Amino acid sequence: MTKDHRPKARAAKGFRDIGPDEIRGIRAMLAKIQGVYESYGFEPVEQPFVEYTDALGKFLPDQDRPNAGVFSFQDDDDQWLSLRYDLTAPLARYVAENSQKIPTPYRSYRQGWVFRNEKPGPGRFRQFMQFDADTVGSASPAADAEVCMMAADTMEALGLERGQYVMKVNSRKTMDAALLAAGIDAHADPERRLIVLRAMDKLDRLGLDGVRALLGKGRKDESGDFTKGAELDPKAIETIAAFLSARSDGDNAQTIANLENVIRLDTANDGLAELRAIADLASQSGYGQDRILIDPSVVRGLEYYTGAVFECELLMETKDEEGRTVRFGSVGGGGRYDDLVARFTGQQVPATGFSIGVSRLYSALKLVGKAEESATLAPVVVLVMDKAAQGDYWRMVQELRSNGIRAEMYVGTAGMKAQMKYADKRGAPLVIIQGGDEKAKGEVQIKDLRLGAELSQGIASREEYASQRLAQFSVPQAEMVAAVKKALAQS
RNA sequence: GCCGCUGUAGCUCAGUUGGUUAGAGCACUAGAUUGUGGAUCUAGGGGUCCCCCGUUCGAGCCGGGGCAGCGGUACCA
Repeated sequence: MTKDHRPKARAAKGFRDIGPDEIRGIRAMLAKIQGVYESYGFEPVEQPFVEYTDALGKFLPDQDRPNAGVFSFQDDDDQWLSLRYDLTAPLARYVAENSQKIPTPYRSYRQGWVFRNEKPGPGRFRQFMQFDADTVGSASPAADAEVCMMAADTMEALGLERGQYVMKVNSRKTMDAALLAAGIDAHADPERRLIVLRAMDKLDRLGLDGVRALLGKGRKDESGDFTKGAELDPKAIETIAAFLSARSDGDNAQTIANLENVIRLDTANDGLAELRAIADLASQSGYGQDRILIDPSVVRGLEYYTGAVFECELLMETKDEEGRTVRFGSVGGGGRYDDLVARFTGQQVPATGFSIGVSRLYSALKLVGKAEESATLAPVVVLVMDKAAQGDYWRMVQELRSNGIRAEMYVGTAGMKAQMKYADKRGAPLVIIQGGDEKAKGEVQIKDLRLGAELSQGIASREEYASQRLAQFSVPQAEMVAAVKKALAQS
């Protein structure tokens, strides 16, 4: 291949490779989450990455932009297929397709990669992993409460402490009631509803005044970009602001009373009653407001939620690139989606669920030192000094392995010096050396690379460096395993 | 989509008012060592200066257009 045509070696934009430390850490984390979900009686299910496009939602690709948001493509039969963008829509399809076999309420969990065809940002990728748990077939607030309690338990199983996380709960129904109190009919004016919900969603980032601007005329951000507002009148804006400010941190019942005061409509009681039921179930089960908190500012992604919505927020503080103190923020969310299954069957099947953003949660655990990283020690490397004697080296690694020691024989073709470099780069704690001399004496040399690196710090001259064989010693071959174990235990 | 910043070696970057053969550090390879990584020294390999057009005797540098990357913002089922 000529130089001109060499492809550039790079991962596709928004995609990334994951190395051994993170893989091991994430595996350990996933196992703990799974342990909690299993203990609650949830059942695993695994689904394909690809679904028929129409099964995923209203995203039939249009001719101009067939890939807006989702990755879509056509197969040999001209069927439109898409990569799943979350785990909820495929679950709804699964339940609709298997409704005869599945017991209801059906409680399931699954973990997997999802794909979004949108611009990646810092910490945001086009492929990422979610870990979901859902209860399908129960309209009871008990199902919502259970999901919230399970999420709270999961955070603690992962090592987070009380006060480092909180499960926030709100309801789409109370939000719509607040909109009605502000003079917006959610059904009659869905577009304005979306604008208002989007504005409410930005409370965290912009503060109450920023949200007020977005509810009114609009807002210009630092980059000079102008976001058009919802054009509400001042009274309506204050109604929404009062709704957002209704949270009482110490007392969910007080929050709900405040909301009732803002909404002041008899018809709003559905949402409030559900919130009250969730709050009561949580507190009766021993989950205080420090774990499950009614918070009217939770909005969540907009489309399919129909009732309760949840967000799991981490409260630990961290520094961003500019040194400002920020809270870690959301690591998961969910809510009630009573209409998703009905898209397939025509029959309403109430459902609720919660989704964890795996990578984000993992970063958070790393931040507070609760991630299990590098728990696996690199292997002991047996050098190949004499290619004719490979059988000897092979038996040595087998002996080490059968004694529970991670070990490998060098399988390249390079000389000893390069093999040492390999072992070093590999992070090997020890190398085993047996050349002709040692073999004649029935011995092996064991070299401790980490100790050697430490000792070499003080060496300044070439003579001193070359004259020493730092941190290595000989033992009879029969004692190799015992000596290796001892050396590994020391470091 | 919109706004801003940046494109020079594998990586991080320097490069004067436009002037010969484009540099450094790190990384890599080899030697100093019969069989030794990590300290030190020496040598070496590695370049479409993002692309195209223009200005000029002459462009990494100036002008125009494009592309890519990063950051912010919007959207995010």
